[in-house]
Amino acid sequence: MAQGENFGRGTSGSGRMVLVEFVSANPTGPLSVGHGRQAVLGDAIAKLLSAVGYTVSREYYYNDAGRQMLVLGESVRARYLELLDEPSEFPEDGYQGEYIRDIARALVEQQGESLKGAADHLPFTQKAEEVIFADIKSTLDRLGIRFDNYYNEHTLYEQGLVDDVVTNLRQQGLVYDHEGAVWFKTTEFGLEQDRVIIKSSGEPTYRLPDIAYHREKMRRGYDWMVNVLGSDHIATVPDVMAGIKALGYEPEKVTTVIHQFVTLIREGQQVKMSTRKATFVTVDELLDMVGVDVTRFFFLMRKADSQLEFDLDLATKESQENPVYYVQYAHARLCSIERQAREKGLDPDALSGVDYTRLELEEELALLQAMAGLPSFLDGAAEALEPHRIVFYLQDLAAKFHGYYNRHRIVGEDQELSRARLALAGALRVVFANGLTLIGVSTPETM
RNA sequence: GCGCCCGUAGCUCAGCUGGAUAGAGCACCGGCCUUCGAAGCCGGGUGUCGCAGGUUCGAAUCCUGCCGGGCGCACCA
Repeated sequence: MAQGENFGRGTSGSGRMVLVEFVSANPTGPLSVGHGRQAVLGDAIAKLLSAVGYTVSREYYYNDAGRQMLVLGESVRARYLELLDEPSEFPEDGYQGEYIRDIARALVEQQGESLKGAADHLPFTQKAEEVIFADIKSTLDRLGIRFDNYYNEHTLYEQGLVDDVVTNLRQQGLVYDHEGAVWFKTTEFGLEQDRVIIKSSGEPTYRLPDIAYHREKMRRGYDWMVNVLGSDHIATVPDVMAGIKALGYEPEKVTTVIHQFVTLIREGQQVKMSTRKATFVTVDELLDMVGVDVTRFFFLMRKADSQLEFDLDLATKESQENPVYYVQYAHARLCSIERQAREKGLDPDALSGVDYTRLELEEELALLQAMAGLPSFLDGAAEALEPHRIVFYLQDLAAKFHGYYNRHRIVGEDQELSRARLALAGALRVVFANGLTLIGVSTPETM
């Protein structure tokens, strides 16, 4: 207990440098529920690694050029022209969300009709990126997530690092030209087929800058790199790892955490999510409905490998029943006990002379044992990159405590016993506070 | 067709680097507020751990095959 907020913090990381890359959504639209899961998962992993002694950096990698952004810009342009009653052609695979209209409206207000004859999509794309990135960052902010670095793919091109990768690979004979495109011999690394890294149009595919980016991570000297990705990006991993290996670095230093999709249930129906369609639910909407604590807790209640079913009706309507309150209530209850003790003249923080041998009940020993196991428990969770274990640990500890509380008085007639139990309660309060903080959930003193 | 993930109680899921009678929440039924917070506690489960083989003293856990669901298999990211 004397360790206070430091209790439970392991040392297995021993100061090693680890980079956690997550979210990495390109600014084409607001964060959807799927991104939300990744954001919360990545952030919890970062917090967990930090808690066991790693020096952690969080990074958001994005690309604000390329085809996606072109389509985005053209989508805005079409809406802009619509607002001006000009003839327009909405891209076939354009972004249909209402936010595109909002951006177009803003452009009309700020620029009037001056962009009517714009030569290209750039002014539209730029405005869209500005607005959308601000939105994404505000959503992340609401979730309590901060990044240490936003890495723009542009940087790689500006510094010639992309070309350099091609040159390097070509010198090693790992690259060849075929049908106007440049191919990387991924089959040399045991993969099924070779992959195009530069299209016949001269543009690189995502693989090339991705490889260059990972080489930069390697060069920056991290001991460990964790990438959090959605299951739809799973196919990119082997190619990038092959690239890293080809360039002389150790792919073993990279661990990829793949999380499965979030299935949304609304009014008993499954909601299919698509960034381009207007049907997806945003993280902002989720936060409006259930709040940060419930959102974070819910996203961490399942291991990354499992698909996560998020029943919006249940989450909104029955939020009182949500397990997050069960754990928070344990914390609030412990705070309340300490308040009561102070009113009766007992100082919960005065630990000297406490006779711990008075804690002899089976339940008390079980609580002590559970708390004592926290450091090694966290080491295990960190090593496995599985923050959901913390959620289960807290629920379990809360159940133990609530049961104990209902059967036995903490502050009672016997002063010695009361002091010993208060010390136990204080330790529990600290463990709940630290655990909840670790998953980014608040620690209310009253509810 | 190939690769990865999942398949455990009515529902949503833990447990899976092998170990004793397989757990939680929700839902359902019945109890508990004159003493530290009832957002709580106590009691109530006949589960083919998807199926079939295999390894082992021992398998929900490891291996193989099959079935069912998800995600991939681009000169999109």
